[in-house]
Formats: sequence, structure tokens, C-alpha cells
Amino acid sequence: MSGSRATLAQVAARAGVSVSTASLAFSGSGPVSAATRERVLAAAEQLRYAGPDPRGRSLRQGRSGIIAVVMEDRVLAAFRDPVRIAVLDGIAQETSAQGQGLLLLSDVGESADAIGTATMDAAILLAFSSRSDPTVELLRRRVVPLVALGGPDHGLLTISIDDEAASAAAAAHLAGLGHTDVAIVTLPLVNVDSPAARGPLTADAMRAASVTVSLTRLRGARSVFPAAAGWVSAASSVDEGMIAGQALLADPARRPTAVIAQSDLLAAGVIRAAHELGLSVPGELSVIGFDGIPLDRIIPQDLTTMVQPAAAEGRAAGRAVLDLLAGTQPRSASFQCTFHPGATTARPA
Amino acid sequence: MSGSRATLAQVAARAGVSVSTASLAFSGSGPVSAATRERVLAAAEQLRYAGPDPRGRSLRQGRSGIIAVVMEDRVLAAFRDPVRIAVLDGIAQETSAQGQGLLLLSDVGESADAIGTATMDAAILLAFSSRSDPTVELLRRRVVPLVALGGPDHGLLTISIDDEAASAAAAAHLAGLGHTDVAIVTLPLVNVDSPAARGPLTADAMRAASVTVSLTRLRGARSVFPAAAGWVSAASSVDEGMIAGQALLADPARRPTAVIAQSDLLAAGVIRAAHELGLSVPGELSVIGFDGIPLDRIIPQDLTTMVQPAAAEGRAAGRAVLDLLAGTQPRSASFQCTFHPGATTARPA
DNA sequence: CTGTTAGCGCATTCAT
DNA sequence: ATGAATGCGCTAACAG
Repeated sequence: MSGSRATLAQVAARAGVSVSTASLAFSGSGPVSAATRERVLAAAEQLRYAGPDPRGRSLRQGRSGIIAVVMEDRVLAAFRDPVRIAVLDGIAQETSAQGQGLLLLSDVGESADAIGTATMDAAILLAFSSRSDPTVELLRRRVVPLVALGGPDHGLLTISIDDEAASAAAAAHLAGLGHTDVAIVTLPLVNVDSPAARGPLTADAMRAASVTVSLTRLRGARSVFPAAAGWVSAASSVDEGMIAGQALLADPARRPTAVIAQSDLLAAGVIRAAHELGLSVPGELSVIGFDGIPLDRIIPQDLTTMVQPAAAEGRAAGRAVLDLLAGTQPRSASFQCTFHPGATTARPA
Repeated sequence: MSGSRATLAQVAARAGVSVSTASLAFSGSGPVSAATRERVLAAAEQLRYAGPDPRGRSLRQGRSGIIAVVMEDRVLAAFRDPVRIAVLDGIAQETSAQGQGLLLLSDVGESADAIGTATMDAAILLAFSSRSDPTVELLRRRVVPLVALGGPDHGLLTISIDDEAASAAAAAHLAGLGHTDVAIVTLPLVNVDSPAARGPLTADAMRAASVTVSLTRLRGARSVFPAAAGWVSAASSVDEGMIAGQALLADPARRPTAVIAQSDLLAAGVIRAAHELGLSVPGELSVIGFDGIPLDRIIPQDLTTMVQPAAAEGRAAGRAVLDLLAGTQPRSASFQCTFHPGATTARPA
């Protein structure tokens, strides 16, 4: 694209036809005789013309074939989360089947500048928190069709999972087993560029919270265990889960009989911590996770968890964006999780 | 971008200035009086103008602010590999700091169409095999500045790691401990859209191989253990490593004393398999990996491995691309791995 | 079937 | 400090 490039006009001149005819020969969207098409293609070959320049084409057509995916984290943080990867893959399945490219944009630091200036036909907002309201406003102004995947209600077309119901179901499972003393390990409550806030779940922490998914799942769990103690982790990882587990389980006097973790990785960490403390799972501690990702045997048991249809969500978001671009009016959709009865929950001792 | 949008001309008209003046007011790259700038911005505000349309701008400037990252796998496969994620994050660190967006493109199936038609200022080819020669040729024709990250020699500017030397070093480490009966577990030899080829490393398999990294690492290991038996895995994962481990270790009569795995995930799987067979590591079997990724305690021990500076590679590739766009001439670079002495290798029994 | 005309939205000369 | 003119490369109406 930089450097010198043949243009359609040059190709047309060489083939002895008009530019518009040459254009038709490439797009195939009009009546061109086989002979002329041949001539045009031959001329292109001689000039090493690689096809119409996307820039001219997209200005003319008002379409670029680019769909943006906007995240609040930098790439590394986002893609360390297996659920996000599955969602992104779902999106890519749909969009790339239509020859659309995915533009990865991050709403952090200077990277966010690109959101205001990058070419895009539409955007998918991935797991936004309320922190990003200004970004949503900017994209709205740019009249970019938007699809939200998870996140707070911006009045946008939204693809989501019923986090609250699923969390409530997880809690109800424990309640049904007879647990009454339950602790909750949450995902981060604030976003990446805020000072990391790992620690006990306090009223202050709740007030400062901006991450929708964490709050919604918390609400679901609290609907069953209103007084449950909580621990806020700084990321969704095994290590963070272990820290949470240590904090919640170390003191035998204040030890819950069950833990609800807001992700499988956190749950795995809690189980690890329990083992290190000499607690058997589920004999002395029940643990339920959230996500249903392959844990690659980080823990020996099969984790009891709420399975989230991440790839399906991604595909739905991808389809919604394509529908938006096609002019049809897709509808918001909410997916349900399914309970996976693993081997990490049991009746309290 | 779709739907109706105010244009710079409308803003200019409303502000009572010429289009060119309005343009200057936005770009800030020319002399405009503070008063007129105010008027222009006010007019923009009234019309809810969100700034210059990227399409017009990129046609005019010949720049789009988009850097493509082209991979041979679909998103899911690519991002299941922690090294790839780290590399991508390194790229993003550099490019997004310059406000450039990353366009994710896949050289598989219909998704590949976008490679010929998508807007991009430059492209980074991520871990290409020789299979993708036609794609390289296409991008060359499009006169897109290219940077290869790993992969075969296309005569392109290439950022790589010295796989062969690192593999040789890993092998030498085992040789130094006294091992002579060593087996090698390789990464896939053929690409995703070829029929998956898991199984013993045969001459036939070698002939059909197209994945550079696997072959290069193999060459390094074989430089120390020319006759080493091998197993080709179908992916870089713990599960594949376990399958390899089962295959290589099940028969006590033909059991090696050490295994060189071409990735840490494969190494972890081999160790898992060893444990299942009742073999102690490193007592009865030494295992060395490759990558130096955080294993999140998939195995109990600290893995002995060759640590690859993945993020640094990514940053180097990102910088190279930016340099290319800036007109300076970056040079190819090769990174060295560092040996990490973990707890999974020892003298043979 | 092919050519002519027009303009997508903008940044950049060059005048003034 | 501002404005007028030009064209980036292409496709879509329309006319022939």
C-alpha cells in the first residue's frame, strides 16, 4: 500500500478499456465480455496490479470490511482469560466467514486514540464496564453500529449471559446441599487502570466497583446467601484464587464450608489453597466455579461449575453485527448457563 | 460510519469558514487563529461531528493506521498458545502506543479473502509455514511492508529466535547429565488445514513437514542426539503431551531416560503421563521443555526449560513495522533463549 | 456490452 | 491567517 502501486486507471489504459470497465472486470458485478476481462486481467498481471486499493474502494462504498472489537484491557490481560478467547473465536467464526477482518482496539491509555480515528464498519464492545461510557458516546457519535457483549446497559443491542440467574443457581446448589456458611470470591471490581484492589469485599469496595459482570454475579449469589463474606481478586487466575483461598480458609474459626468462585481459574486456586491447608475437597470444603473452561487438570477433580456458552455468545455477537450491517434488525439475546455437576461440592461435614 | 454523518464540509459551512480551514482546525497542523478554531469546534459540536472520516482521510493520506497481523490458524487455535498471546501483546504494546490498530487476519479458508482486500499499512506474518507462500506473494504485490515473525526465509525482514541453538542447548544439557537415550516430542509438522498428523516421527512425516519452527527445533536437538526417536504431536497442549508421553513411555523396554519437548505444554503433558505410569520425574525420567511460559502449576515441579523472550520478539516486530512505515530501515533480529534450570531434569538412574 | 460522468470525504498545495 | 482548487483510487448511475 505504501510505495508505488499500479492503479486501476493504469491497468485500464494498458488494456485499452475505460476505468469503469476495468473495475467491472475485477468486481465481476457487471456485464463484461470474457475477452475484455481477459485483456484487463492480463494487463493487471503485467503491471503486477494486485486488485483495487481498499482505501479508494471503501471511501466510495462507505464500507471497509472491518469490524472492531474494543476491549478495556491490553491484549495480554484480555487473552489470558480463556472465556474471552472463546468469545473472540466465536465472533471470528462468523465475521471471517464473511471476509470481514477483526480490528483489535483497546480502550486503555493512548491506544484508545485509535477508537476515534480507526476505520470500522461496526464495533463489538467486549465486556465493557461503566468506566467506558465516554467511549460508547464517541462511537455513537461516529455513527458506528454497536453491539455490546456483556457489560452494563447502555441501551445498546446486547448479547449477554444471565449471570445473575446462573450465580443464583450455583448458590442454590450449595444451599440445597445444606451449606449456610458460604464465602464468595469475586472477579475484579474495578478496571485495569485503576489501582488494583485485591482484598476483603467491603462496602467501600462495592461503592467503587465498575465491572458489571462481577457485580451481577455477586448479586445472584447474595440473593441466596445475603450475608456471605467475600474476597475480591485482582484477576481471574489460579494464583489469585490461591491468595483468596488462603485469606478465606486460613483461620479455622472463621472458615466457610463452601466457596462460590466467580471463575473456574479462581475456583481452581481456592481448591489448591485448600489442599495446601490440608483441607479435603469436597469433604471439608465445597467449591463451585463459573465458566466451564477446560482446566487442563490444574486440579485433580472435575470442577463443579456453571458452564457458560462462550463461543455461542461470540457467534451471536458476530451475527448481530453482520445483521446490523446488512440492514436487518437483530435483537438482544441472553444466554443461559448450564450446571455442571462435578466432584468438588458435597454436603457440609 | 454507516447511517448519516456530518461531513467536514457541513461543519465548515456552519462555521462560516472554508473546508480547508476546518480541516486545519481539526488536524492542528496549520496556522489557525484561536477564534476560528473555536467557531469550527462549536459548529462540529452542534452537528455532532465526531472528527474526520477515516476513509476519506486514509485515501487522501495513503495511510490508514492499521497494521495487520496474519496467522495461519483460526483465532482460537492461535490464542490457546500462551507464546502467541505474549508475542501479540508485545506487538500491541508498540503499535498501540502509536495509535495504530491491529487487524487480525487469518490465512485459513474464506477468511483468507480479507488478506487481499483489507485496508492495511503494513503486515506482520505470525509464525508462517511455507504453506503460506502464496499469501506472502499476494501481500508483496500489494506493496504492503512486511515483517515476518518466525517462519521460513522469505527474504523478508524477519524477527526470530534462535530455535536451533536453543534446542541444541537443551539437548546438550541432557547430554551433559549423562543421558544418551533421549526422545523428542515435536510441535505439529503440518498446518491446521492439513489432515492432523499425530504419531511417530517417521521419514515420511519429515518429508511432508511444513512448519518451520518444529523442524528447526528438531534439527537443534538432533545435532546432539542424531538418532533420537521422536513423536509428532497434533497441537501444543497438555493433552497432546500426555498422548505423546503414553506413546513414548508405556513400554518399559523401549523407554528413554529423557524427553525433549518442543513446548512447555507438551512437556507438562509428558510429565503427567510419566506420573500416571508411576515414573518419578526427574528420578526415572528427565523432561525439558521450551518456551518459559507460566504453567500455572499444571505440574507440581518447576519445569526445566528454554525461556523464549516472546514479548520482546513481539515488541521488536512491532517496532520494525513502525520503522518501516516511518521510512527508516529496520534490520532483521534474532533473539536468544535462556536456559532455566528447573527441577525436572537429573542424571539418569 | 462499454464509455462518460460524477463524487465519496478529506488534506494539501498554492494563492491571497 | 484564510480560501480556492485539486486529486487520492475507486464504483455506481446513466448513456450510448
